[in-house]
Amino acid sequence: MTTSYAPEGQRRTGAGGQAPIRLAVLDSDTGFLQVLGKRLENAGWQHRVLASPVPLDAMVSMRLNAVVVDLAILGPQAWTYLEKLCERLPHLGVVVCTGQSSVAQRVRGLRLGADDWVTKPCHPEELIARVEAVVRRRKRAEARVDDTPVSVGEVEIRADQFQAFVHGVSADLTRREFELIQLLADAEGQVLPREAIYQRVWGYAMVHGDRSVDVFVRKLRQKLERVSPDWRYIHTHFGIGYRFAAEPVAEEAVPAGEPVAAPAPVAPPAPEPVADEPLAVPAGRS
Amino acid sequence: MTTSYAPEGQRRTGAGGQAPIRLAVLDSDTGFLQVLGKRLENAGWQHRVLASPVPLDAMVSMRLNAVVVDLAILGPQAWTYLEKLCERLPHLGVVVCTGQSSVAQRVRGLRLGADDWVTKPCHPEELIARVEAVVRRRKRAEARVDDTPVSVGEVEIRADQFQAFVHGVSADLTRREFELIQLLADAEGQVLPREAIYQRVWGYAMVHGDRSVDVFVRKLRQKLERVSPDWRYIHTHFGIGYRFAAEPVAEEAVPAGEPVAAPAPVAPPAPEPVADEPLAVPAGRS
DNA sequence: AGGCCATGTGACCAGGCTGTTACCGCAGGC
DNA sequence: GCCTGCGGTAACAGCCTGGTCACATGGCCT
Repeated sequence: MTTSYAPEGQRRTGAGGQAPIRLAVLDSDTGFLQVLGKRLENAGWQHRVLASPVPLDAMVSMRLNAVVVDLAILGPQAWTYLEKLCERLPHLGVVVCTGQSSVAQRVRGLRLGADDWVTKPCHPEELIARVEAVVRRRKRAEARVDDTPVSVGEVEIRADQFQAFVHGVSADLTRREFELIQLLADAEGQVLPREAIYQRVWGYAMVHGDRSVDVFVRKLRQKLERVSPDWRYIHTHFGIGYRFAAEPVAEEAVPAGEPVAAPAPVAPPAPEPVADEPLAVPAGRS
Repeated sequence: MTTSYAPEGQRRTGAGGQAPIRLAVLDSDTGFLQVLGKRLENAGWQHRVLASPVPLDAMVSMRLNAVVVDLAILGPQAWTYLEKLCERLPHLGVVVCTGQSSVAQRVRGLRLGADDWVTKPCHPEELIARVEAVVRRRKRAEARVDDTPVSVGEVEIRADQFQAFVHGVSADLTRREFELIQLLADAEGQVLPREAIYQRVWGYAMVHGDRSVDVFVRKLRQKLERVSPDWRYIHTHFGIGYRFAAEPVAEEAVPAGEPVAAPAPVAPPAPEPVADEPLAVPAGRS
């Protein structure tokens, strides 16, 4: 039983990448599986091959987007299994991919809840396109709350609000500013070149000399500092671009500590307004 | 051009009564059409035959569930037309039913947004089953008609009445206005982009520059203010769209006699009745 | 040390976005 | 056929945002 699931890591939706499709293939035709598997790899889909019918409960726990099934491996229970599957997992895209069949059989399969029926032999690319079509349709209709808030330091980025918050207080970002922070926060810890930032936020290539990114970084820093004065989030990398990471404001007076990222968002000490000489205390200047 | 449309009655919500599928067939193969038409009659579907490509706007106004299209009659614009169609009417089920084709063509069609691709000659029953599968997919996700009244602030939205009320007083919303407030209230607290609102209330993609959403928001605001003057419900998010949330009017300059509650912004799910005379509808300007 | 270039910062203005009103076509009811 | 009310478009006004400019600051290289 081969598996190629990636950890359910930080995968959000929006400006960057679509979450990959999670697909299960119920089939035992090794040649077919091999060719198909290769294409699925290329497409970046997470897929799993199952050589025999799997209990429905197991299917549920796989959290699939779609399944490709050859009725042949289901044995005499094929129709029943198909029906239960569609009934139990209404969100699942079901594509039957099986050998020769009659019109009546195909109609029956579709009526039971299958979304598509492909006759073998078939071209893997077409099969993939059909699965894609099924999933696309399903997602479009769903289009629901797939917005999981992302938190970095004190800042919480809520895609459903198009806004960033600190302790529930809005940072009052404009649309562009939000797109920028979203991009940066999604790549937390990575240094993003200016050109890449521009490309993904503005949508087209940056012309040499354009300072828009810098200006918006400044606006963002300003607004973030207003709501979260004891942390620095956007760090400049000279000649390259910017990196997003929550780092407490610390002057060089704390030599024992860790210079970089404090993963545990420890509540910083009370913001002590600095008089004139920033030496010992984290400055909470404004 | 044969037509068998029934009046656009209020057939939605109907407990039990399944609305018939509205289908358009773009084809000119008379034999095929005849056989298919007969089966569609039997199935009780509303269908219309179009022998040549129809402007997209016309398609929009037909309020279809699905369309069966033979690429052959679209001429050289076939791919473009298909793409635009899928783009403009994302909820429309699109089944290509055409003659011999290559894998590459089928993949292209599916990638452009088609939901299924059937090769002629085909059995009409299978075609119908496939259209059904496509439409089923769409409706399943959409079929979330909960008639449970939703309350936000002073406003109660009753799906079974297609109306919103405040202290039992109707806001006198029109159908569109109701659909808008229902959508907004269902997503209470979330910021909904204009495009998404248009998509879900009007049923097709918004063209750039369309101000319908704005105008209807204004009409809604006006009617809501008439029946619930001390609350603001629809909040604009510049460059994005709107958010529905009950927030008390923060009056500060006119302390005549109504000390409005603290400016505490959020009053999320607390249907706190406001202290003033219900029943008496303030005379609004007309 | 000095110069050059990259970046930070504040101000500013045109264009775009939204609120608002008026108007028109159409469909349904009488 | 007339009338009313609804949906949708156009037009205008005002405000906000985005992006540029000019200048200040600071790092890197010779």
